[in-house]
Amino acid sequence: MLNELCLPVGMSHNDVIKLDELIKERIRLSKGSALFHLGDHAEAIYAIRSGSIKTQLEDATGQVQITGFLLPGELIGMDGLLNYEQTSHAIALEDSEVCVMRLEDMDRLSMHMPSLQQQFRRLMSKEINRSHRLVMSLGSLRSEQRLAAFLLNLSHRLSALGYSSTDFILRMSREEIGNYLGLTLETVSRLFSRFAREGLIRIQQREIKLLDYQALQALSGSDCGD
Amino acid sequence: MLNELCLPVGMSHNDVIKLDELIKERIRLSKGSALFHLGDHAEAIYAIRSGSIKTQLEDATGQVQITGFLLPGELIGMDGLLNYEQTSHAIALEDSEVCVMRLEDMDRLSMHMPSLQQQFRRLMSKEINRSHRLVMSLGSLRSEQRLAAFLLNLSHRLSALGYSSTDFILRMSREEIGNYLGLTLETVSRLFSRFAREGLIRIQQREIKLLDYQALQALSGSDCGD
DNA sequence: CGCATCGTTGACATAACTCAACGGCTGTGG
DNA sequence: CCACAGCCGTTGAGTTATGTCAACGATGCG
Repeated sequence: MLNELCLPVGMSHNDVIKLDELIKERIRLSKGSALFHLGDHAEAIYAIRSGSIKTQLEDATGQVQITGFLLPGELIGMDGLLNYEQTSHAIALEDSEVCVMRLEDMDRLSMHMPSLQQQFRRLMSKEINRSHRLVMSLGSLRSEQRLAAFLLNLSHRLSALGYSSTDFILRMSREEIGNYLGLTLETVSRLFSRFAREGLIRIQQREIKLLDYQALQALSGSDCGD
Repeated sequence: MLNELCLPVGMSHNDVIKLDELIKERIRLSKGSALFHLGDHAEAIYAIRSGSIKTQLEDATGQVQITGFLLPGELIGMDGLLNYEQTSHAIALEDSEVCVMRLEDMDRLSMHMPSLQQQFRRLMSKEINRSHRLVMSLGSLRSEQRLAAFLLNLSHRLSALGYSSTDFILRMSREEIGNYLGLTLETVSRLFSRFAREGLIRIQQREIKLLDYQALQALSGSDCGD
């Protein structure tokens, strides 16, 4: 059952071994299906083993806001721990697999392993930082800067997983990118076209190639996030 | 040294007693001074005892994004736990006092008290949710909705502290409100004027009175957050 | 192979920004 | 305690980035 792909990128091997003890179950998700919905009882957090998953809030009026596109090694469900009730939906962007880490197992294990809870505290802090950077992007950047930063951020994370940092597939639609970045799908589409015209990227449907990394960094404000 | 005002609102009395053991030190901050700066070593988190504090990110270009206005009972510094280095600035909006909770004390105590770490996990989850709601506000709402939601959120939190939910003082400038909401100070000023003209609020400088709570809720999309 | 979804592009509308001028607090130092 | 300076807030006029509506083309799923 143990598998390094379940583990948050950047963990020491020591911590990996501890976390592996937590993972007793995996869940397969087909494209478009939900790992959990808003309101579900939250009794575990999930590490993506393969695939990709979006998380989205939904308010009383049905308005949706995507808060993240998660890749292998990243964790989902930490926003549900406040009242052990999910506050967002988690939906697979492609066929995916996640590892389940039950809270009760975590609590039991961390009693004897202080480093586990410290590690988990760091991961929750990371999630807070991720969200804060998104706030900064939405609050302070113009559309072209947001999209450039988004592409660089994806590139960075895929690269850390051993994939190409310049050639990858966007697993989400223009509408989903727009929702995430606080833009309309038309604006996203136009920006992709413009970036391509200006030689920054090449794009064909969801296949993207970053041609001028530096120019994208300059555009985004050199803040590629993580 | 023990004081209930240091404690996150909504905690059980039992947990309060535990947390009180953590608080060995308090810090007084005069208006405009910083509790910590970006890059500072993070070895504690802080609970506001009195006053109010803003937290803000700052990117390489000096661009600032305010991510929160914190009130008594609320916690600061959870975003710095990733690498034990602050990722934001925390600046007092008025003369304030905070309680210091050292990480090493927390780790020591929580070893014998599983409920402490569970409690802390919940508080970090709450911070993630807070940030997610801000993302939703910035990504999905129009300016008038953002400001209405902001006022209702403040009202809600002040009310939980025992203050009036309809009459209060804005401790932050128009510019700070605008920065937080992804708007310019002029837009904020115009919206206040318009809300007043329409009978939703009365405002004189930083003194505000909410006259039509329901209309504000309808405007904001009934999402007053927390 | 056909239909539904997704993506592109254009024309137009508008919410929010920018720049500018001015008035009123507030707090400080003489 | 008063006068002044600097900041803060308001308001207006004009601009612009981004949204809206609409038509069409491309993909890929069933």
